[in-house]
Amino acid sequence: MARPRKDPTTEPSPHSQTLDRGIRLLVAIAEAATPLDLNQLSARLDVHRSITYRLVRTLEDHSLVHLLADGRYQPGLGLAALSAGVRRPLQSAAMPELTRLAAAAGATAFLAVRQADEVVTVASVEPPHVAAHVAYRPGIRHRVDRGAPGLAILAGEPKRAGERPEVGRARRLGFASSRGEVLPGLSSVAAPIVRGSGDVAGAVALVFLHESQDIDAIGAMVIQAAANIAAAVI
Amino acid sequence: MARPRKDPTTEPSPHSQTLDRGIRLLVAIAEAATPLDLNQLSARLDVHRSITYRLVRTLEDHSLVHLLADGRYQPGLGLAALSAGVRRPLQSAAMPELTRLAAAAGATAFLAVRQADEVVTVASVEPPHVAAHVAYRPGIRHRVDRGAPGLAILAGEPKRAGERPEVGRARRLGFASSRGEVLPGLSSVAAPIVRGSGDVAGAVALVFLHESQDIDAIGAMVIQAAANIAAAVI
DNA sequence: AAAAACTTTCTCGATAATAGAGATAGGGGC
DNA sequence: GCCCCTATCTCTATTATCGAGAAAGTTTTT
Repeated sequence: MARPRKDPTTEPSPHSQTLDRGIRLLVAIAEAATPLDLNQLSARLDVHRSITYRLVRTLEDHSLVHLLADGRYQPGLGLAALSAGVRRPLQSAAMPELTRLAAAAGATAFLAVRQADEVVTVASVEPPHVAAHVAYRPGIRHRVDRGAPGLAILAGEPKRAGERPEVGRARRLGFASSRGEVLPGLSSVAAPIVRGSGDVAGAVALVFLHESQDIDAIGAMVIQAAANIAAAVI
Repeated sequence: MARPRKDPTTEPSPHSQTLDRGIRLLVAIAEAATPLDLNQLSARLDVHRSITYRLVRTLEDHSLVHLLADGRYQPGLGLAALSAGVRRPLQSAAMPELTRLAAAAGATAFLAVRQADEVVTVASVEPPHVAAHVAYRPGIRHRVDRGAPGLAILAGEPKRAGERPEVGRARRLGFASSRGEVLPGLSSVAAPIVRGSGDVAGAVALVFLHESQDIDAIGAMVIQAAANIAAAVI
């Protein structure tokens, strides 16, 4: 084979083309609203059918994708094992509280953690018995200084220069709120999860449509949930 | 429509070496009890450090793994997004019930589904405030004719010749139980989740140490949880 | 303080793995 | 029957990958 081409314009990070394509294939299957067949997957990756075929078979060998009888592919059960290791103590502590919070508020509750300058949603629970609720799925990420969860996390940390005034306000109130900063039409309320050691493990939040919400009452609920989670984290 | 695969038993599946190694690397990082460094990962995969390096950097580009400051790798937050798509309706319906069941029984509750001739655990909830509980993590898989969850799933399906007598018993009682069939020293009790259409979506189960359990009472709890989940699944 | 031992990251030639086109086989619709 | 669609397989040229090793930097030992 050839030696890797040296191109200063491309990214400096060592890059495995085959693995990269395989991951993009896996992501495409995992995020698709409906199962996709080989042609659709090839088109999305912009690679030849033969390549897609070989890659998808390899994913299948590891149970990461599952082949339906009609030839379409859907996420496989092996994925459940992979994600079990992510932030396990925090997630275990949070899931019961998220469930309770979603039921009490009648809105989608989620757990977000910081990663560098971004905030990533790692778990969400949708409310039971509510006709229309907001689907807010894990994996959504946005800048830490946008949206209620990010503001809550910043508010849980020591004060620093240049922070938005909303952070100071969140620090006083104990919770942060935002309207349409991440997704248009959606509001959220969040409180930081602060460990005994003082560092911020993440934030618990609620999302709902703008109208008709008593922000203060919801804020109190979110603060309580965050306190319960913090107490349960080992 | 499609040409059938040659022979499901023999496994001449088209294989991408690079993707296979990358997946094994990801699994190794995800399943490790503690973060591993490059040398440890290379040893586990039995490949050269340079290869491991290139692969792990590619995984990192996709946020599937995260590089700690000390040079060790842990599961990345991107994994949360991947697994969100797995059996979402069922998982959403099951999580609140699993939480309730684990708390009520004081034991680890989990959700298992069938995949071909195997049963795979896709979600688990550990009981709160219990000193010693069984950690039963998603991803565990075993043959469908072994262990309570598998027996429960078989019992939810139409009777067939050659099935173990335990299946018929489970069908009469409404729940299955087993002792040490999957993991030595552990017992489990499970009930099938049967949809309105009659097909079996999976099984809900409890695991605990052998001693001192009122199987019938626990069976009733598991049956109730399974019914609630079935009612909540869309 | 110097040296040894250990990292992570990068370079580069040989080669085996992949890329990609095309062939083959099977199913469904007409 | 026929046509068109599909997944699966075969094959060769190409090239991305392999893997040894070196460079540069850190920590530990002496």
